[in-house]
Amino acid sequence: MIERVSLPRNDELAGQFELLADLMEIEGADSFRISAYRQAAAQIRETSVPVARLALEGKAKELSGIGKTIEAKIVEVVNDGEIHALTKRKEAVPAELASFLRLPGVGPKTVRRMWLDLGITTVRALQAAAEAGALRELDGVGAKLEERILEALAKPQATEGPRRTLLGSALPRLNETLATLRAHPAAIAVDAAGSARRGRETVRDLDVIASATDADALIDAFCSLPWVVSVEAKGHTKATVVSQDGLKVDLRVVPHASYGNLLQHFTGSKEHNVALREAAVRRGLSVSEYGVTDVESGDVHAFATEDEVYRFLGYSWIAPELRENLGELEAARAGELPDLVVEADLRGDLHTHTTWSDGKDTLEAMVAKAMARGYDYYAICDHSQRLREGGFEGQAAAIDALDATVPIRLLRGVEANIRADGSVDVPDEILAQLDWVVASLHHGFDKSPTERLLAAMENPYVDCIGHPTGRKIGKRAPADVDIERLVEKALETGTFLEINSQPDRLDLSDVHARAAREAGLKLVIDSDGHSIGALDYVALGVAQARRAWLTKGDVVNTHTWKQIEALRKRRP
DNA sequence: GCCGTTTTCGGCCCGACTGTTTTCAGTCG
Repeated sequence: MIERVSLPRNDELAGQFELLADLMEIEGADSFRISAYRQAAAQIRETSVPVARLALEGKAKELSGIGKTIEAKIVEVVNDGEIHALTKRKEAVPAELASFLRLPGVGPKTVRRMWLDLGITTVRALQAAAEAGALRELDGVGAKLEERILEALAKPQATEGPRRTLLGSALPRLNETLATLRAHPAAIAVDAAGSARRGRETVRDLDVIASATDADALIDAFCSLPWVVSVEAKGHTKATVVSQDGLKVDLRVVPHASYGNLLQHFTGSKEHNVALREAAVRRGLSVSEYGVTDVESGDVHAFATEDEVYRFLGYSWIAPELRENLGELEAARAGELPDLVVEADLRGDLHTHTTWSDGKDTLEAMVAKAMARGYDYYAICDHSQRLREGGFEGQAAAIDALDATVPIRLLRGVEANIRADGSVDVPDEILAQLDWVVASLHHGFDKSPTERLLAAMENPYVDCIGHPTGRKIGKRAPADVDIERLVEKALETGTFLEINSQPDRLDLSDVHARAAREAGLKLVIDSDGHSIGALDYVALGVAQARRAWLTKGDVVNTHTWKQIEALRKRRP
């Protein structure tokens, strides 16, 4: 056996189980085993500590969806690099077939026929067959699906899975759609659902639900919204459309009496709903988007609000951000759900920029916006190396002058770089004169990021670590930071960690933030705003904090500035 | 494969829409 120097990361483990599930599904294996592997993969992705290490300690079994067999398979990855069953399966089923599943309208049964009836095993061969009109010869495939496949293959990365859009990019379209549909005469109620309502950092599509006096009229109006470029599906209760930028939007309409059931169903997540329904089935109840049916008597209980749905099933209402089947159902049954932080709890922003460095708006404009948001305090943290003429002294004078004229407390801050040796690039004499110090990694993400962050936290003036993993969603993977050690050191030194609210950062992530909270660490929710509009991004950070089960008390900047001064590390 | 507020064995969520069909399988969420 080969000893691996480093443990496989959770996304690598999850990817292997997902590929194994895909190949088994194409092979036609037992569907419950397949979903067990998918369930395990999802659990591994949602776990903040290395599951490989848990498996070595025999503790991975404690995670829901992971039993003795899957734990043993994880150990196989540690020892040999790959799940043995996956290695074997790849010999039987060409692995490239799994990518066919990403094509629209193509599922395991169709892939199996492409493979066995036509001998297609590569994307290239699939494209050639489609172009030659050979696919339509298959059972269950017609000219229309063949055309759809060709169209999809013409796009780059067609077989690399659905493109996910940043929540921050998708929200404007969602809000615009809600406003238009709410104004329609046939509309009774219109709401967002799906992953956007749950506040996930990225969304694959947008979900809108409604009740209406005339469902067809509302669906017609939805399908003819100005930004709609194609209608993928349209019936009497639902429709799917695609926007210019390729974003799919679903609308679903039900009678108002079951509006609560629909909102609950369509908000998901799938995992949450499956667990909810399985628990209901054990008590003789069948849950669907139309109501809760008592199987024995046949009585259907429809509810106009979500709150009634959850209460009828024996739970307290569960905030959408928590609905991932990660313990929220058990907590709701026991009445032990946390009272989650809300945006209005924030009293200030502790990481912002101005035109003194790379910001787009002036100090005065940013502060005016901060006051409009109702903040009590506001920290200006321009980049240390990029301060324009006048440097720290010049900016300090400008901040102090403005501070004297406004009711809000202005804080002199900095976002310092963490160097290769873990030191920060601003001398202590200057840091000592500042009210608030953020330290961040900006380059060399692959050069001992954990050690550098730990060293920076030892600096007595560093109050908070900015965007701890340095990830850019969809562009740059998170640096290989050991979050457990980071949290441990943060608690030991009195340093805070940030939830950076930039739409493509959201760093710490929900999973990491939850682990930090469970360890007892308080987090700062910052905008890292470089323009006045960007100060509103904290809504995204708050959504991640809620997904991480954070209460008001868990968030540093829900406290007064005086309280924060008492909470943070002692200065020399 | 996993899992347990009647179960350690025998279950494992529910419904809509499309395309290719003459009553439904496959896909999707």
